[in-house]
Amino acid sequence: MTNCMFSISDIERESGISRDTLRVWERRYGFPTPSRNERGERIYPDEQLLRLRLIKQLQDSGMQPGKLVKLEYQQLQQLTFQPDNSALVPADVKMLMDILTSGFGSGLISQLDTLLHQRGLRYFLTDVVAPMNHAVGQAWFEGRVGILDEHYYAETIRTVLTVALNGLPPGDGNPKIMLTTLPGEQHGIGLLMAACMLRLEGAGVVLIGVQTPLEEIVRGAIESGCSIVGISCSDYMGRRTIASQLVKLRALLPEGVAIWAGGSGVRTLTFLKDSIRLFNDLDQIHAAVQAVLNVAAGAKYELIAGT
Amino acid sequence: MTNCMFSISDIERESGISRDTLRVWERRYGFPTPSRNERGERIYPDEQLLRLRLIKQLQDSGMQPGKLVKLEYQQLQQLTFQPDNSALVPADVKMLMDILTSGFGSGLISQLDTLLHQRGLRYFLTDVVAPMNHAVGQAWFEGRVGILDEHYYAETIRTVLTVALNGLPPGDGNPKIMLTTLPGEQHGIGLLMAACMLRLEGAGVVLIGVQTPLEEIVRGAIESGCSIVGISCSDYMGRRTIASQLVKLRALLPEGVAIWAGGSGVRTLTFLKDSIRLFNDLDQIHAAVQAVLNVAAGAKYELIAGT
DNA sequence: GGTCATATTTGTCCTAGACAACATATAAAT
DNA sequence: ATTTATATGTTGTCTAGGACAAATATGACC
Repeated sequence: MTNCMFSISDIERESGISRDTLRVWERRYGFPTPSRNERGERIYPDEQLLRLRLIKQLQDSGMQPGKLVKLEYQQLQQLTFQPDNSALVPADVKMLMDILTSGFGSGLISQLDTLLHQRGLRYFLTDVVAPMNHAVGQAWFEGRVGILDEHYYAETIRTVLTVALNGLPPGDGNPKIMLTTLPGEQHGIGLLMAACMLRLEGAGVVLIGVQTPLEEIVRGAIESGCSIVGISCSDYMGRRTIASQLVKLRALLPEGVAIWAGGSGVRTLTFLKDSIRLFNDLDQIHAAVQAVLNVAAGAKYELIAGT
Repeated sequence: MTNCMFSISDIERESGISRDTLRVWERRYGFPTPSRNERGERIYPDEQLLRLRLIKQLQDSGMQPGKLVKLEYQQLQQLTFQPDNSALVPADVKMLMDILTSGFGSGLISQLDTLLHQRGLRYFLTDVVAPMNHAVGQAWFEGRVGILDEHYYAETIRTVLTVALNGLPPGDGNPKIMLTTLPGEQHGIGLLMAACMLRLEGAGVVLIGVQTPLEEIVRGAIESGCSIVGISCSDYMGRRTIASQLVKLRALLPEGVAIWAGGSGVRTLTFLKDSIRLFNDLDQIHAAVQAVLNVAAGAKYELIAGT
């Protein structure tokens, strides 16, 4: 029953590896090894899909595909086991993971709500959501939860954060920041987390959804008078794509508008540090906003003093 | 400034037309007509991107690409003007469109909130959100609003509906329905609308995000004990893809689990009527849920009577 | 008007080659 | 010994033009 075969389009969609790459891997490394249907088209068994997904993940964390494809499935799985930091995982995250793996609808949302009220939004974000995101990603990676569980978790978090964000008192709205993701990037949770943090700092947030074309980002930033554009990057997209798109965006955007980029996708980006502000951490948002406000205040002070 | 050139990947991502199709159109119909960079690769001016987006839309509403590509941009735009039903557009929708086109952050969310409380969720969905979705899509289509405005609208609606859904009292949870979209489908608003309608009927809703692989939908439906799987299809994906995926899903899913499919993407689907319940309208949800409950009650009655 | 057979249209898949961008190894020079 | 230049891999994306089945349109006939 589980032995369905997938076409190359299916594999592209499900693994995130392009057709061209799939064909060139087959040609060069001898993997994957799809059989052919009566029409001579590639058909892949599901076990190869699993292996490809694993390879994609490992590759995104910096390994060379040419070496990965030579390894067996089990060897690949071993690679995924990071230096074990389970000691560092908060008890709450463990509990949430237990709920998640035990099936749907069993009170995940109410547990999250409880934690939110116990800790307050600020520490809920940094101490619960952020580590939990990581734990869920890791668990999927190791095959302990399915894509479905990940989606269910994401949807639940989205609900909780949306409700929380909506209940927050608006600050004075400075600085004004537009939040979105690059074309191709589908993960919106990081955006919501950033929106919450920024609203907590009193900043003005214009939350746009995911996948905004670059020209539209530019137009929006100008029309809405935002002085900062915030971009959230997961590591779902390759570093390559992220970097080239950020560079393009920087070129299109007026100099007066800053770019702030965060998320796991910008972790290893170093070379565009001077033109773009990179965030490895939600906590850095506080300092960054304060810095902007101070500069603005300083400028105003100078203006007054100079008059 | 706006005269940037796009690579074939950019065009694929931004227009939703695959590389292969772009190349084959060029070969067959002589459009698009990209120039080449020093490396011999296609580069497209932005005006061709706009035309391609338009063609994609018209094509999805049933026209032949081979005829569309021969037309000029202005002729294409004329085609988009549907039989004018602006008389049917409620005043509220007109007002919301005005707000949307007048820039960001100017009270769209508060207006929506007001309307929600005036009408109640039920009629807010059918009389405001549904027509507004259509109006926004149409306006984008005709070039009156940008993608950014559409995203901003979508994000705002998502917020309003999420908050509303979360505030709804849980019913008895029958029938239990899992909601998601097919792989490739990114629009989640229809899902939220359906979730609201179903919760209003007292049904149990397991809201999964977008783009769930078929095997995972099956696993989830079984594990969570859902008797119905609800799929929301926008017309962003081609009819082709939608139909083939739905057929695949029907084959994978146990017979006891029904498939309900709704959204503008299933409007013209007819041939799978007997195996899948198709919805053209939010209002049909009420009747469908009642029918399921009656059958269940009838079965129970028969069981009792038979004993 | 409806039903069937034939013709056209259309998207996706194929092969196999090329090349730039990046990473890494090796040699030369300070 | 450390930096700098050069060579060698490695990798993803792009190219061309051909093939074919599934979807759709056209026309003949009842």
